[in-house]
Amino acid sequence: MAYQRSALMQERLAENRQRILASARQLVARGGFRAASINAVAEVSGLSTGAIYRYFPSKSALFIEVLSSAVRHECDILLAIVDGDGSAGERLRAAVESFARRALQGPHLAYAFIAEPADPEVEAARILCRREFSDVFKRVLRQGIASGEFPKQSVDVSAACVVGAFTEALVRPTEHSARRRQDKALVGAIVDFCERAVTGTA
Amino acid sequence: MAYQRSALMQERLAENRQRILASARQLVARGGFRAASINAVAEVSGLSTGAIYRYFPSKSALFIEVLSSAVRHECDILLAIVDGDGSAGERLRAAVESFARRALQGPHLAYAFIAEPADPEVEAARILCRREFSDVFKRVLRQGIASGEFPKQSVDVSAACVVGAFTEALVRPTEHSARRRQDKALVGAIVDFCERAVTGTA
Amino acid sequence: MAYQRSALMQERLAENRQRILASARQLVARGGFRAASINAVAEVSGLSTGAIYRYFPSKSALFIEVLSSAVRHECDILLAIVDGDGSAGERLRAAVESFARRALQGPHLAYAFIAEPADPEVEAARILCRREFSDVFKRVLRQGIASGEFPKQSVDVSAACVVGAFTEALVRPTEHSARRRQDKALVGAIVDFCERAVTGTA
Amino acid sequence: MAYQRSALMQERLAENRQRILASARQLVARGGFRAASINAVAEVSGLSTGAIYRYFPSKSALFIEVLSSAVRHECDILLAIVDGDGSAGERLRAAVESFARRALQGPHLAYAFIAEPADPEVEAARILCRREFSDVFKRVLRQGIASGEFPKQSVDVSAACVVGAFTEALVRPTEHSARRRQDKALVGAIVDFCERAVTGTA
DNA sequence: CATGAATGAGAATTCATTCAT
DNA sequence: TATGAATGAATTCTCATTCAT
Repeated sequence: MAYQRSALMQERLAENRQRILASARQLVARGGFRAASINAVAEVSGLSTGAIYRYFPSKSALFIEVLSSAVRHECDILLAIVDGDGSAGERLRAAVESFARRALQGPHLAYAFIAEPADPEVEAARILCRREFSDVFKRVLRQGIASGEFPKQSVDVSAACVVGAFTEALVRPTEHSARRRQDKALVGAIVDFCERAVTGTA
Repeated sequence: MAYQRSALMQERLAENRQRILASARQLVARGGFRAASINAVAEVSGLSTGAIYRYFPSKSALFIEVLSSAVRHECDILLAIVDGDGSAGERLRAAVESFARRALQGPHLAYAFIAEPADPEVEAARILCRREFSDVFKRVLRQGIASGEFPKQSVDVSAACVVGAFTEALVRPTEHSARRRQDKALVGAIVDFCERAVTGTA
Repeated sequence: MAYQRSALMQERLAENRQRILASARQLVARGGFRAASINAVAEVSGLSTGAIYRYFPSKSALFIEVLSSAVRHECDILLAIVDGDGSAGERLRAAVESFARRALQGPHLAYAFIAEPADPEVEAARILCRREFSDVFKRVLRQGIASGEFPKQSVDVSAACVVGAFTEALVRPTEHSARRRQDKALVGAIVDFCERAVTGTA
Repeated sequence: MAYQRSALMQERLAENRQRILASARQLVARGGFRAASINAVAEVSGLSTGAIYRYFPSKSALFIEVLSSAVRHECDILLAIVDGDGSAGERLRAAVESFARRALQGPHLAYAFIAEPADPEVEAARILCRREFSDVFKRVLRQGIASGEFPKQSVDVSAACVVGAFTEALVRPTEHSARRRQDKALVGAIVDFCERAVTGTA
């Protein structure tokens, strides 16, 4: 009986933890870090402020995890594409397109990835996250250069540039109007840009 | 006499205004938006907190102007390059290089340009600023496409991508070590990336 | 069987109660009242926070008992000395010396005895504890005065003064350096002081 | 005109600072450190919470000043007595009596002097304060020993003991009943105790 | 009975903005 | 007009106590 209770409890604990993370992510996505106070996170997640501190030792720690888990999830998807089939150019295009499509659905989270944070601790985490992102692109860049498909270039710089390019192009004033058409064209243009930048061919 | 005093006054008012803007810019560049409280701005500019509110109706308004005036200054420099002599590709390279060199000397201001602001009002301004930046690059892109030097592409998207690419590549953990050599290589790699991206040639 | 289980139960209950008291005492001795939160007590005693409230109705009640049991233990030792053999002066010296030696080994508990408590309830208990302490010394004072060994004096006041004198002299910034020598001299000086104070002879 | 305004302002600032200190002292005296929250200090002193932080950088800093200013004031009075006329014994008696009389009028402040503080910073200050107190008594002890009026003894220890003795004797459950008579007797007994302790004569 | 997750009031501290002088 | 002291709401974090399991 004690065991079962424990199992149920653990499930609920894990659920609460996820709910807190989801609430924090949601708040950041909607209103930026400013809108994501501990009180707001508590309210959205249906817990008390004190409960948040049972799951995370500080506000910084919570948002570091929000950031890094979002990035990890994104990176996993991109890695599967980048390590998949096709030429280096095809895989690069697919990865950029995949990222861009998702970013357009939750546009404000892209902000958070490049936002100046309130706290030096979060700042450090943010830089690591950006690096993780560009690491994914370094893989395909290296492969493309090795196979002669891409011209010689600084892998580090090009990877950062690629990340910066589509990030910037995706950041827009939050217009909640219908924009499917434009979105498709936007994604296409971004993908083209990145391919040209990396391959050096139109 | 009343007229002269008024003239002197106006001069001093304009001077104060500039001093406030410069102080705010300096504080943001050194410590980010967090370090730029109204009190800090007042202290650095040698005025009182109350005086700040004579010149700017709110903190948001002040930082909106800090942002836009910094961007305007940068844009003026870039415009001179972009509207100067040489092929479209040469001018694009020169503009990117010029921006990158300056950014590497005061690296933290680059953060501010892409920083998540405290206030929705500033947020809106920030997006306009980014647009102003990319407007400069749109000019040279249009010219290059018109002359057949660049392949057909979305001018809007490519301009944003170029801005994002070098911005991201320039943002690094503030390493205060000697890095002249690396800086030169970094700028070169960025410029190459952007040229390839836009011209489609290695 | 029900009886036996009950007996075993009662034993375990008593054991838990003692463990809680010991844990609380330990925490106060090491880090003061600040460090002695209910959660910390629960952790050290190997019980849950809720369990603490099975044995003590409130935090105040727990620490009141910590205080009074520590004092009772100390008083028992002192009483054995005070009611032992020798002249009143010898017994007073022995009691003071005994207390001082023990206090120097666990110096922080002396703080707790004179510490300002978090709670008026504990405050009241603390005063009673001090009174209990001085009651021990009143015994030997009365005896010494009756036998003519000590001059006439207010037994109440002198007892309190004696307690205060050695308490104060024993409270020092926690220097963890070797100090055996100094300790011996310190104890000697304290004992001398108290003897002079009570006997009126050098 | 600017000068006069400044003068008035400075006066008011100094007044506020004193009011804050007085409010904090009052709150500690009445209800201990626990009752002296920043909000309470603000309310009693008729200022806002934020205003407190214009005068003191932190709660700790405020209470360190409360403590040390109270001690300094007390020490000044005692020093005047100790460095005055009369034999060493007479001056010691006078100093103890003077302290005791005042302490009996604001009995809880004596607690604060020996209270375990919330903050390590305040703790450090408290220890220094106690030392300052006993330093005053060291003076008269040294003089008395040098002149042969007092027997040889550890000046450090005896001074601490004297402070501890009267401090302890003065600490009582806060009985707000009339007690003038008892007070007089109490002070007398304390003074006698200390004299005997130091002189070794009844 | 035991557990320990949850509560929520309360603490210290910050800072954009106002307004008496 | 300039000053800068004062405001007070908001923020992060703590911890004694409760209660569903």
